[in-house]
Amino acid sequence: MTAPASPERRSELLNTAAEVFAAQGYNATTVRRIADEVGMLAGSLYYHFDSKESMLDEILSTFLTELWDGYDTVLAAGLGPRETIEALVTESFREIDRHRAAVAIYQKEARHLADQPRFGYLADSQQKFEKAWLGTLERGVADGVFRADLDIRLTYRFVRDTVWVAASWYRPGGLHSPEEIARQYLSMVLDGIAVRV
Amino acid sequence: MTAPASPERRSELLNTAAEVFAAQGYNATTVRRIADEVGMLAGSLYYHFDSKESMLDEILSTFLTELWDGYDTVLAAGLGPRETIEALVTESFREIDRHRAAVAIYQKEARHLADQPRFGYLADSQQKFEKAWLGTLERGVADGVFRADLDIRLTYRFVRDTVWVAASWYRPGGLHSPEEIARQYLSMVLDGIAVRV
Amino acid sequence: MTAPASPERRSELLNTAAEVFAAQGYNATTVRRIADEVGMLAGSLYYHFDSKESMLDEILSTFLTELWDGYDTVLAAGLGPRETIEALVTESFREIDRHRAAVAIYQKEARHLADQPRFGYLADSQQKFEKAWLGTLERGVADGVFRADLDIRLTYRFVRDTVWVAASWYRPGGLHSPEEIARQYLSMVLDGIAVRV
Amino acid sequence: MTAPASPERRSELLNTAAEVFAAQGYNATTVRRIADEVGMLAGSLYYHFDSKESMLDEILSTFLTELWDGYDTVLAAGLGPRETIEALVTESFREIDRHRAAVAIYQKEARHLADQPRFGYLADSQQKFEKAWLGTLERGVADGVFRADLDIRLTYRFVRDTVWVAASWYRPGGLHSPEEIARQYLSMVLDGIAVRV
DNA sequence: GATGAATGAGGCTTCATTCAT
DNA sequence: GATGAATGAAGCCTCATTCAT
Repeated sequence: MTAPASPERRSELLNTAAEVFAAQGYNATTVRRIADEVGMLAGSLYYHFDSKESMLDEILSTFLTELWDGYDTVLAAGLGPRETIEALVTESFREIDRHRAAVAIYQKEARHLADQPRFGYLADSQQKFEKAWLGTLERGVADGVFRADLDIRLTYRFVRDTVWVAASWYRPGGLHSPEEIARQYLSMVLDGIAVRV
Repeated sequence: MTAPASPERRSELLNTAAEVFAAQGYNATTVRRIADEVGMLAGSLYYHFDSKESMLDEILSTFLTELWDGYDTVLAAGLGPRETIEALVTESFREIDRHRAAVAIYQKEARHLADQPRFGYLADSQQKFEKAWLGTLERGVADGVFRADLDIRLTYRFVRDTVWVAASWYRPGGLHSPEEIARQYLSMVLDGIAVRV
Repeated sequence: MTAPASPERRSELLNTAAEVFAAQGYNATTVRRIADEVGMLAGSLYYHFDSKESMLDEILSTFLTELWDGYDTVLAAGLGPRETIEALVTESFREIDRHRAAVAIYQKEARHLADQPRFGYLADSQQKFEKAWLGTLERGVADGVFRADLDIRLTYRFVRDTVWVAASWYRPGGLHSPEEIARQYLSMVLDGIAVRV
Repeated sequence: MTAPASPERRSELLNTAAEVFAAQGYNATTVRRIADEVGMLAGSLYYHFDSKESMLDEILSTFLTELWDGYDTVLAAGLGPRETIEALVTESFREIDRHRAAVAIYQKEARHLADQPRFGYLADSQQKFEKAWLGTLERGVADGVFRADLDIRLTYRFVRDTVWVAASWYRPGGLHSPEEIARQYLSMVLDGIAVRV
């Protein structure tokens, strides 16, 4: 167990760690690299964290907690399927804006981490995630607002991936705000990129 | 120096290596793990390959060579923008079908590998790739077949990601053939998932 | 899991490790020190053993296995209490002769190791040990061959410790053979060091 | 340099330290563990002591000083050999009663500590110790009160070990007083555990 | 007297790689 | 073609110790 160091310092260190994990991959990142980046010695990190893995854990769980705060609010709002998708996509881009590094890490590492008991919550989250999106899409098909001629699981993956891969190129403070990017993505996903005839 | 081992054995070993790299990540994969999988000792792999890195290199370059064979044929065919996109997407899903592991590795590792001189061809390929797709999209906007109200670079990333992330869940021999998946993806990308009113 | 390296080499390495553990204490012994002693690099030990702890484990369990081989033979022989004690003491000094280092380690480390699940067999062995010795002593008191005016548990500890601490000064190949030492110890334990009046 | 802390606090801290050293071994004990036990942070101990080693030093030297106070009084009393042995044994059990932890530490660590200059007094003490006990035993053999048919050095080790290992199981405040334990031990050592025929 | 944060040395372990057989 | 044994560099982590506050 680690001492209850000042929360600001912890965040600072975690942000740096997340940035490096996202850039180089968790395994390829050395503890020393993180320490260099924050200007301390590798061993000193262990005053603040139990292990490299616990940093990763805290980065991912913090992100997921915030994500689900947002998602749950959306899902509880009683919107129609199309509006729900729109709200979820917008919320997702906001999370990418705020937790870009965490999202990137999540995408690279989630699959193999989920096997470890410590990261079991990743698998749980993935299930909840699928339920929320897939359910909304199914409701939309039933309501006649989404196309019924497409394989629904394929559609699910399409929409899901479409949004989250954006974390791999998104840079906060770029040309477009998260909301603007969400608007364009939604327009593409919902209406396609082809001109209507 | 690598001895003149039989090409079939090489392929076999590389396939195994690719599978493990894809599942666990390149850095997290030990040479011993690959050796276990093929039923030999770690040291014995060095009869066939110079290094772990050279296995990765061969996996990625083989894949890219084949990919560009297919792409170049498409690009040389003189098709219209929409037909070109359709052909590229279909070709891409065929490559995913044939080189699933390589594609997954590519997506996880390309970014940080591209910095190393040995993997400079990854950056080259990425540029060629962007030129081909972005050019086709621009031609399509000019021709009035693709929407002009969207940020073209955003569209490019959208289409690109939409196709390649599929490698993360695609399993050869599944329900849908690559061509069928391509058809559905194209339908979504081009026309959207919303019902037209 | 470690490769099934040649048993001779293993024994050689374990003997050296035991010697150093006995001399400096397990915790105070560095893996490098052991490696130096056998003329290899620290990391190379891991080709033969999983960990420093697994060396300790193998040293102790090998010793205990042999010890109980001998003890069980004695206990199954159906001797009277006094003869049983004599045989156990003699057997013990033979074990000290053969496994001096292991015995010394056992005495220094057993108490706190027994808490760890991996070394649970130490606690088991201690119980069997107590049962064998204490039982024999009790039988002897009942039979009237051992004094009844002494606290029996105190007697047990007296005899037990008296024998095993010898490992701390015993050097194989010294003046006295194990059997000769056993004879003298037995004479002291049974008849005392005072001249009879 | 150590500040002039209150002597009571020092003792308190040293007692705790001794207890932990005895239970886990000196090397395996972390300064932090001791600090936890006394309810402060690891760094804070350095207000009271120069180093971990100086705690050990103070524990052992305090114990040895007291031990020799008692021993010297006994040795100066001009008793006969048998009475001297009886008095030394009794005094030893009193020391075990008062300094159980220190005695346990002494037994586990003395051998390898004695090499370091700082702990040279351990070797000195051991020599004085041997001289006192061995001398008394030799006097007893010469006087005809101790058996002459035993190897005298073996007898010395036998008596010495027999007493001091008791520290490994002795718990102050147990069933028997130190004096009672001494009486029983003496009875066994002097007269043996066998019934006389 | 004590805390919080850090240092720096060193420990255990992993792993790509080599090479004699 | 493959094995067994080893190297050497590097990685994660621990811990005694220091010091400004």
